[in-house]
Amino acid sequence: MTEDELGPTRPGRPGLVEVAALAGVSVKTASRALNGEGYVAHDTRRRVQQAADRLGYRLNGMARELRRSGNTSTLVGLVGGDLGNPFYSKLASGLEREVRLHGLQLVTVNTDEDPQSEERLTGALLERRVRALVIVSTLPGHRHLAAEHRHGIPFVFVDRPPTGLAADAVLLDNDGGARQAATHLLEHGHTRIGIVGDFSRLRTHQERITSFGATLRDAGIADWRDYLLEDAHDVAAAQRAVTDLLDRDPPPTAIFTTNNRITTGALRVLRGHPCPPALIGFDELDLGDILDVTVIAHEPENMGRQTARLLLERLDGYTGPPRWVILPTRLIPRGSTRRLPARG
Amino acid sequence: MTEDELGPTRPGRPGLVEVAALAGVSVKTASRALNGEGYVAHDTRRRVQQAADRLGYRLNGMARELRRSGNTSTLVGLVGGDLGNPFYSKLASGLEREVRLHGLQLVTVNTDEDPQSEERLTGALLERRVRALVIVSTLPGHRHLAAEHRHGIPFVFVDRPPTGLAADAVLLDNDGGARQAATHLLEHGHTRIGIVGDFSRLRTHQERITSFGATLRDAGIADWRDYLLEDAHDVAAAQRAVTDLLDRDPPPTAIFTTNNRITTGALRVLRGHPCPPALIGFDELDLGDILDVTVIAHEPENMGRQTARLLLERLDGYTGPPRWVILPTRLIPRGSTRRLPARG
DNA sequence: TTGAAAGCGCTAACAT
DNA sequence: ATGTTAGCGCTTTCAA
Repeated sequence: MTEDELGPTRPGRPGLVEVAALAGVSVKTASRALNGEGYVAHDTRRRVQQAADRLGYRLNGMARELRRSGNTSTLVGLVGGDLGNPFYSKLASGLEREVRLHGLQLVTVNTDEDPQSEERLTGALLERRVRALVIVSTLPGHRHLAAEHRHGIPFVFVDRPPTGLAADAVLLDNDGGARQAATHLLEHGHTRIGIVGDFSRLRTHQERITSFGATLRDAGIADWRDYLLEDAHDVAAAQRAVTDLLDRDPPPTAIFTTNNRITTGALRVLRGHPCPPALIGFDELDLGDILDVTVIAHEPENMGRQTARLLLERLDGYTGPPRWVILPTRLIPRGSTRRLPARG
Repeated sequence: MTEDELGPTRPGRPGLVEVAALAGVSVKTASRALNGEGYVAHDTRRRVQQAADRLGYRLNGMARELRRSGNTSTLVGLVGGDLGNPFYSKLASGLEREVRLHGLQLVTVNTDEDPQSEERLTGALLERRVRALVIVSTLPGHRHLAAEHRHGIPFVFVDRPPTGLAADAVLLDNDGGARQAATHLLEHGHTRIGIVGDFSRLRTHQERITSFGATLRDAGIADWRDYLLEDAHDVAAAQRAVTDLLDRDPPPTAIFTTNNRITTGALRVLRGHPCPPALIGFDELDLGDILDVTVIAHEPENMGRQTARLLLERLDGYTGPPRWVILPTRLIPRGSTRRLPARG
């Protein structure tokens, strides 16, 4: 009675059938017309286009891809810890730009550094048939991804290397960076150096701490672990850790923080301190130059670009052995390490 | 000859047919077993699971959703200007968390504030049948989305309101914030105040500048536009604009910057200046407290959460009129405005 | 230049 | 407890 004119017999959105019906052509012709495939009469094309506009037709990408390849989408997945952290957001930004220029879209999911979330979310992306997967992993091992990897889905691990899986990776020279930091402090005469690290299970932080400590040890500081505090994952925990260090007797004359969040926490504590220790942090800060804090810098956006490169080459058919790209770090000396090691 | 045992007649990834064949059951039984639907014999379930594991089977989410709803995915799209900007990444972070808790995934795309990109990317997400779309729009009008909107896809506009489309929005009290900023500077005795704004076509910035200017005008400063510079979209442009202002004779005694990026640029210029003007910026900065800069603050993560709320309620069936949530801003007075208006 | 039929991988509906 | 059939919306044959 009511659905005469446009007569969408089915509910929901109009599909190619409805468009074709309204235009008075076959489904395939409608498809051809809208996709600009050759051999459609001018007039037909116009009628189909009108029908589509009138109905508010929008192609269903899922159906198209299901039919076309049966198996892959134009999505690239990024599984990371916390998009709110500048490190991740810049990484994501660099990656997104590159893949976008190749017609792919980035789907970003947060794990909050929770291993279980990582497994679940990775699975969800795989089910969605992402073309490739980029992972900043918080899991200790990656054998569970072996089957997918064999099926040809490119994986690129960022910041933390894969374990038990021969996949590509983009990493930082944590060893070099930590040594630069330690050397810098030693050169300034520091010998009691506090170290505040993130989750001890994260290999990245293990490396930074190990290399930093090794450098101190080589310089004759055998008991460097006395001033080591780990598992300071958020700013508040970092503030507590730094406060703890400063309350000791004697307090450290310098502090090394292993990532941007911890450095932030340290800055908050040091800000009100009468005679603050020297400070050097891993990761550049947003306004590091103005804050005048010495850092071990690197370029997260570039990590994103490198990641995209590895990934796109795999999608282009490269089937060689896994490649690990190790990006350099750079010491930027600033005011926070110009303070001398005044006796506590 | 060769493909005997597992016998995947078709190439590519194994599907339910292959799993079912290997387990010696029907496709539907395999489906039931893997999905944990009732009424599958223990033994059958086990055999199916083994077959799936052996084959490296992974459900095809596109096919599932195509069949299940025919029309919607579990994706929520976010179209924004620049994920690398802390404002966007925090917004995205807040939004992502909320939708994730409701079983949805966020797809983020960057427009680089380019209107054409916005249209193209919005279309791509719509084709992918996102359940809802969040847009920080750089377009002047939104009528082109009317059809989709009528088809029931929830749209939430963030930071910049929709034009020509009756959709939900989460906005900031730009008027209030700008007036707070102006009043604060006036109270400190400033009368020559520089203003540096983003793209003049962005309504958000128009509002901030208009309200700021109106407040100055009401205080008797008729020629406030003399110190107005717009279209400083990136940090470099902001630095140039601020430098320009400071080179004038007489220079302004205070500067108002309309977003975080511009404030950053201003800080870089002011840092080396012998007698810097007072500074107040819209948007909180990452380490604003330590940088000691007065800001008009708000909470991007909260904007993300509010956005999620509107969106989820729509998905839950709410069909009332559009709702605009206007979030308050807060003046945080800090050192950068304690400087008095010394005569230039 | 156009159309009919088959099928991508899965699940809903209805048997058995 | 398990199997059969049909069909989601599109595109790929193949035919007219």
